[in-house]
Amino acid sequence: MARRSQTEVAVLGALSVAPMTGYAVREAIRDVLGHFWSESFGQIYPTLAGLEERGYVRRADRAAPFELTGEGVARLRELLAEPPQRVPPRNGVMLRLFFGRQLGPEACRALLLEAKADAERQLAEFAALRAAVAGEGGPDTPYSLITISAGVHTARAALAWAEESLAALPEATPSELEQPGAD
Amino acid sequence: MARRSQTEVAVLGALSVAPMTGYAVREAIRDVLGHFWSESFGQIYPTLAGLEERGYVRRADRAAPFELTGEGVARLRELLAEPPQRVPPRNGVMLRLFFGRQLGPEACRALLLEAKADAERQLAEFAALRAAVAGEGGPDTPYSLITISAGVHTARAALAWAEESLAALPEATPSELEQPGAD
DNA sequence: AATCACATGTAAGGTGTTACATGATTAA
DNA sequence: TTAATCATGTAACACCTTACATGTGATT
Repeated sequence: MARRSQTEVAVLGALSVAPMTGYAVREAIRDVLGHFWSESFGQIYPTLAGLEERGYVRRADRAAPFELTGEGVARLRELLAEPPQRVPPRNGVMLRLFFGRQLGPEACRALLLEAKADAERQLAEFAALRAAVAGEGGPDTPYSLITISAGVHTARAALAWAEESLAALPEATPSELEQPGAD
Repeated sequence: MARRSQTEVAVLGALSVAPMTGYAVREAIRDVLGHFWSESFGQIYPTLAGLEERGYVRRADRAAPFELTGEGVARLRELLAEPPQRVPPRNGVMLRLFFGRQLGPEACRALLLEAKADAERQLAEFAALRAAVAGEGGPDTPYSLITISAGVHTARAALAWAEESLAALPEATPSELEQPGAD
């Protein structure tokens, strides 16, 4: 039966900032929530239709932007108040490193270098994002900054981990280097 | 068409450590890989069946433990060498904090306290795990330690972030505190 | 004898991803 | 007028989760 979908939360949340088209909801989720949330775009219109049917969303006529109703705001608050669903972890990089003996030290090294580059890229993105958001200064700003800060902390941790692990890797490899594909 | 499943990697990887029953594979994934990987247990037996059919896995008779064939080892290495699939992020806590203005400062505070407690719990678990793994000293140990280290770094980052954000939260709340449910 | 853990599965049904289909509007 | 972007969807299908079904072996 699978976990309950949280697509509604993301869609209602996006519309709580401002009325917008489905297309704009999709872009907001990609560009604004993108660092910690993602949606299948194929789900957005069906979700909007369902929300409209239940009276949480209505369409204003011109250019048909979707708009939250009063019930929609209440519904959003209700959903936000539910305990967050923990998504089961599924980290492909860790899965590979864990079986690093099978994968080989060189490939592990490459994975760690890529993780490091990823973390650095993210840090730069978050710095730019933080500057942009802090400049706005709206009522949602403090909350945006909290999520950006989480990204910064996580990326810094990933960077430190990757560097530390790269330094630790060679110690384990001298014996294996001789027999890369050997059984 | 959805991303390619990596269930095979986890199952083949588990069997690469030692032949074992499907039941044991399931426990290994839960208890050993659990910090960074998870599987639907309903997938494990069908996956094993598929692997057996393609000759990557065979059954030894007694107590029917599943065992990797030579092709199975090769297949595992092949899969490990593929670029890791990034799972789209879906962080329910961040989603709630981002819309914290709708959720209210008190609930945000509760989320952060819970995140902090989670991080502390994880740090304790990782410390115990690290001690246990380091004691073994097998050929897979250095790779296990790398993944555990990632967990430690991440948990420490989460802890620091939660504490920092808890301290930052009150500054944003004095005006909202007067009108908790008001529209 | 009953209970619990081990062991191997199956079934139902929601969820999510990707790719495609279709039209309106704007820009070069 | 061709192309690109905006805009609203639909369809196919793989994936995943949960719950159930069934039997064995050991322990109390």
